[in-house]
Amino acid sequence: MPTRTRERICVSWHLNFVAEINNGVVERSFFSRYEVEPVIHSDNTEKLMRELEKYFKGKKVDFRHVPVKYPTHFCERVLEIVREIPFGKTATYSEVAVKAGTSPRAVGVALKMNPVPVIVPCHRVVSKGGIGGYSEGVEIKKRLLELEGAGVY
DNA sequence: TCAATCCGAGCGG
DNA sequence: CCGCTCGGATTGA
Repeated sequence: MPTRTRERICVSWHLNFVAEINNGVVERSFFSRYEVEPVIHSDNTEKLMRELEKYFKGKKVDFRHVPVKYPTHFCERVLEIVREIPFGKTATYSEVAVKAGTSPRAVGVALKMNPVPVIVPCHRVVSKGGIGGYSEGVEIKKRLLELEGAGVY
């Protein structure tokens, strides 16, 4: 494998899900109306793409083994907790806050900075009185929860 | 220092 | 039951 690899994955769903991988670390993911051609150089990336295809078909998939980039140390603390929320389950911002030893508001800040939605399942964090926000748009959040069979009030 | 955040509790209608 | 306010932790400018 070259010392520096830039890879890319694209999985079609309601929108296309695109993930960018640098040196084996998923650094960014997002939803896009446009389809892009995957660029795959490693077995791990190939495997991740197959897992994402499974996921978007509604199958239970665990992404905890996937190396991802965290923006700050605080975000890492929060997002590591979020990664432990199982497929199909949800947690509230305040529950995550207690585990991270911080406030619900700060959890929202950390989640907004999550560079890798879906792989770090920040859509599973909902507000106490409703669904809460989502950087990719609340509609996407609803669809993801629906896909996982999570009951959203 | 300060505004901006994917919140939540408390209070007054 | 609604809307408003405020405490609160964190980030980036």
